[in-house]
Amino acid sequence: MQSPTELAAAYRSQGRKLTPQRQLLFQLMHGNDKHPTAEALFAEASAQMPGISLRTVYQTLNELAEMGELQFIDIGGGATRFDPNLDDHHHVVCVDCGQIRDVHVSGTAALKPVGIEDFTINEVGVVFHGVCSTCEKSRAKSNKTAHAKSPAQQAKVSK
Amino acid sequence: MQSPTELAAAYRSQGRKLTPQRQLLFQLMHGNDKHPTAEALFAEASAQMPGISLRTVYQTLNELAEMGELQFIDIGGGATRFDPNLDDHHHVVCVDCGQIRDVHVSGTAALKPVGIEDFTINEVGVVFHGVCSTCEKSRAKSNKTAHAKSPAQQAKVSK
DNA sequence: TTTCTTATTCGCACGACTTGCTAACTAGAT
DNA sequence: ATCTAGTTAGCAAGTCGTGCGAATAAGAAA
Repeated sequence: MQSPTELAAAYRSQGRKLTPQRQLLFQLMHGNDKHPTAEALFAEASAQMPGISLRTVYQTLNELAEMGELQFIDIGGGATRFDPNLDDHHHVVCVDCGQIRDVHVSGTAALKPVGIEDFTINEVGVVFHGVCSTCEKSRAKSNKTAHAKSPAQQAKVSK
Repeated sequence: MQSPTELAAAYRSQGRKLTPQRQLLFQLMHGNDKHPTAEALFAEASAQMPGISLRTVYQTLNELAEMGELQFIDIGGGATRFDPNLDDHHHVVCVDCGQIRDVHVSGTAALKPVGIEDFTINEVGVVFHGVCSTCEKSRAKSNKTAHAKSPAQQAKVSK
């Protein structure tokens, strides 16, 4: 995603208006590598701009996606997450806490799909599923059997 | 996923009961490579067993997933899809019609994630996004500009 | 600066998907 | 045949996201 200043110009050049709400969201998303949900972003935005609407957050995120400034990430777990990182990259998901981390992957060019000659492939996504070091530690402490996950931590396996 | 007969045994050995609803769903899922949604499966099931509940379909799918007999697939687009294929495989999605196809991929072992030394990786998922031959044809016929997609065909890009 | 046009915001209703709850029911053991 | 625990059906409710329309404000024009 471009910087807030660049986005401001891009917006105006498209006949879109530059509102305080949008400017705030530009700031909050720029360089954000947390892959927030709309709700999470709304919470952050509300802290700085009480009264901002969740509806506006969704709307702005959709605009930015349309403009190619960010991506949707759907890896299960309910809400769509947003990623302003436009580099060629992929994701790792902690199946315990649900955090998503950007990761650069080498070797994707060597991937060979078999049996889909009738498809024109445009894009390849790789998702690693694992456990982050923090969760690994808490696993060691607690009982070694599968421990209960809070609903917020639930992550459906996507492949 | 195991055969309906094997599942019957597995269920009983776990103290679960073998109901007609479950048996029907076992049949419908076994060898099913359509990656159906719960609703789609419910529709099929209803044809053979009028009165079966959508709730029961969800419940049985969740059980099978718990037992490791099938996987959830979340690639955006709203509903979760189910995959009884336990082989090591991946998926291709047509961004036009939304169909999902199983695909075997060679070269996944050579994938090298960079910068996630603190993760213990258990699993890697690869998703190819492209256009199937059928949709490619209809694209050629119709106007070459982006054509409208029906809501059912919408597919969010996941990466 | 004031006026005007049009994009935008907000908030509620609604839709899609999924799960919680529970009374009635039934598979399978005794 | 009886009993009991696991199941089912179905509706309510929860979550996530969008449609809609009235009120509002950005930015252009006078």
